[in-house]
Amino acid sequence: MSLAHLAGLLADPTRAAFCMALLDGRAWTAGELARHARVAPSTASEHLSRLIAGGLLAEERQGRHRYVRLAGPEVATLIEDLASFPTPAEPTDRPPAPAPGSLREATRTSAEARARTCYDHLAGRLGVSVRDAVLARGLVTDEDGPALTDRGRSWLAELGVELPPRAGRSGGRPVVRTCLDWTERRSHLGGAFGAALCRTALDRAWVERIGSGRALRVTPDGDRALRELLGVAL
Amino acid sequence: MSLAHLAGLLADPTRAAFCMALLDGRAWTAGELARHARVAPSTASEHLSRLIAGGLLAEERQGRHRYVRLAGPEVATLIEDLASFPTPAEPTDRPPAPAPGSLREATRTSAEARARTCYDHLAGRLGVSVRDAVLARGLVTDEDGPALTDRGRSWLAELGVELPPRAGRSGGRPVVRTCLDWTERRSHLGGAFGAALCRTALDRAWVERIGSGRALRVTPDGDRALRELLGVAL
DNA sequence: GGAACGTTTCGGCCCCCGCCGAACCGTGCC
DNA sequence: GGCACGGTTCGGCGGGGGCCGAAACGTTCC
Repeated sequence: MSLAHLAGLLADPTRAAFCMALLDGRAWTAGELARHARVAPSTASEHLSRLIAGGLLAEERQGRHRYVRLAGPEVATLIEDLASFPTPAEPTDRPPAPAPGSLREATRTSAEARARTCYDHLAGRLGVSVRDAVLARGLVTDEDGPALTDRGRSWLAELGVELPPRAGRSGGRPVVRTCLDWTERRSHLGGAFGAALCRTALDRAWVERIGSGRALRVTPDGDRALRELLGVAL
Repeated sequence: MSLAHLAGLLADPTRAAFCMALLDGRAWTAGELARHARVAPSTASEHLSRLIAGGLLAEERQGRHRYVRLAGPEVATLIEDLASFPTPAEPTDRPPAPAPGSLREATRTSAEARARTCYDHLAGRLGVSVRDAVLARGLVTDEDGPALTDRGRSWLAELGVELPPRAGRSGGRPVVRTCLDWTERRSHLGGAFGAALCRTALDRAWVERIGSGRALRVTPDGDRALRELLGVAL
């Protein structure tokens, strides 16, 4: 009953494009999404209303703007799971159509391949490098599904980073989650731990947003921090 | 691109009903599914072809029958995740419409509420009781997501049950997974461990299928085994 | 061989839904 | 106040897709 309804919300190419865009974890305005998906503002407005009514998106009105974002991490993982489902034709999904002849598009996607956010954690080559590093250093294990080790916990504490109180508790957000990376076709880290790392990196200006998309640039400070804390050299 | 396509497969009420029915983990014939969803055989046939082409279902032809089943555990968890997504209107999904005036339907659903399979593991009151028991006995912890303890591993070994070799390894099936139970609105156990328990229970005739659905009956042997091994009394 | 049955293919119907443009509303800026 | 702009509502259009029945195909059983 409800399965079909929920899937129906994601079954439209335009609404799906909205959700994929919102996977960067930030709030977009209705107009931005409309231009992104190349539909009229009126069309976008209707789609947004349906996605909000369905509980997938949350809205926040500010003046004459309507900001929307994914309703929560569960929605993000749901969409990631669906988007990373292997299609029989091609083994894994590829980034949005290269739009022949668009240089701007090409540089954007190459920047995103280097480093970007995936909802609220790090992805791209940066993301998988970080995952390799925390695994190699024993901060996270990947025995029966990924888990934060005691060593990882003290590492976080030294860093002065705290996980949200309900993380890992039943009903709360998982501490560590692996998330398939579209560009790298390998895993990077999500969950409360991945989100905390990403938030810290942004707070301490180790990485910064490039423009308004999900692409990131690693700052000189960040380069140093990554090298010292995790032995990551990009 | 692929998100919309995949979601589109599940967005149709009839196809969704097929998938929900197939969550019992067994193979159904095209005709059975058609009757179950109350559509013409021709309609069902077309739907099945699309679901198979999309990689959600696997088929097996035998004589004049076409058996279909879910393509794998990933598909089952995907559908479970979608189906258990809380709708804003009603907090959680309820079992299929009670079909007013159908006694047969009513007894079937009450039997399913007692004990049933959920893809390839145990659900219903039996399922959540088993989960409570293995948690209470320390066979499984639920700290950072559910995990099998060493004690749980030796318990399995004593029982003579083995997990598939790739279980828990990266890329393999998770050892333990919690799965929201529709009737109980609490969690029961899935993953390789949950599947192994269910398979063992069926192999050793602790439970048996009632008719052709997902409902189970606990046998006297099963009652004894559950009591001795887990302290579960129903 | 013939009948019954499960399944598939095809044609046609109809409804749903995504799209747009035009008009309208509210906010913010000058 | 007047204008620009983001967003919304509404009417209308068009296409896609789900549904069925009829007919055909293949298997099984007698």
